Amino acid sequence: MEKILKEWEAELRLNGFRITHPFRDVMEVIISSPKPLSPMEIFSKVRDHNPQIGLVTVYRSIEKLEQLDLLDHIHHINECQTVFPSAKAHKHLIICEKCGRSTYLDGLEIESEFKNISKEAGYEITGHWLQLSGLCEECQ
Amino acid sequence: MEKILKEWEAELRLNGFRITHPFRDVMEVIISSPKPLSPMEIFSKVRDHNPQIGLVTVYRSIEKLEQLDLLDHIHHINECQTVFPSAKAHKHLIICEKCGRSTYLDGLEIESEFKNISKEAGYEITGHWLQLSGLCEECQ
DNA sequence: GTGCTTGCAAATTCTTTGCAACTTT
DNA sequence: AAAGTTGCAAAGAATTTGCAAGCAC
Repeated sequence: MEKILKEWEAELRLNGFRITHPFRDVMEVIISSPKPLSPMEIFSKVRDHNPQIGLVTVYRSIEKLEQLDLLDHIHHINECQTVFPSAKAHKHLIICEKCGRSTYLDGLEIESEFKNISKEAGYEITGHWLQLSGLCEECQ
Repeated sequence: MEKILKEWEAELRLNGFRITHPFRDVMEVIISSPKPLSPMEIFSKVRDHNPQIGLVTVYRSIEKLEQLDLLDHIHHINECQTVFPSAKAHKHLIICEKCGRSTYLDGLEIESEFKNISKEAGYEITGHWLQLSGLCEECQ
């Protein structure tokens, strides 16, 4: 978590953003969460040890991190505003449907199959979006 | 489109819902659209030939159709409130990233590969969610 | 010191709810 | 006639914007 935080801060500084205390608090909460969080969830976690934080700051922090592709928006049934540190390479997310714990998986190679099927439908594929759901070790 | 409309109406009646004019207008707009629509888009299309429709009716119509699984919620970058007639079987959607035209694809068999990869991460897979994006024939 | 960032308050936007009048069955 | 449905208006949520004060560089 310290490692990712350092990376994020470096990237932010490179792009002219400033690292303030409230902003760092938001980043720490996001990075140390095992599951995607909504703006309100982030707000409430940050407030636990920084009571004067404003919800607006959470929204604006998310906005900056998204601009630099450091965050992914995670879509789930009835929940499409949660964020999670982004996958660097081409990975896919698996979410525990009970507790929300999430991880990026590596090694799924499915592109070639997509291409064939899509051609039949007349589409030229440019990207895909795959998310798995299941039960994590603890919840099984 | 007439065929789907008839199916929907039958299913609705079976479940005690009533088919009113405004409700049918909403269904027709959804069914005849080549791309997923947001509540506001549906509202504005219906209003073109039925100026007294209320936006609330659109929301409530969507709610009923969703209850019967006749509609899918389609998630897209920056847009997760659009709806599209649902796939009957186990299909996956492809969305044109330029014009939004969407189609369900058949024949993607990828479950087995998911299972292996996920086991390595300690997850037991219960479902997945896959969406392709690309360019439709016209937009290529 | 300069200029980005914060938090408040207010404004917007999106969605839901209460209710009397109206339709469908 | 009974019961679900509509559209209005108002309430609630969620997100964005304006701005003076504060902080990072």
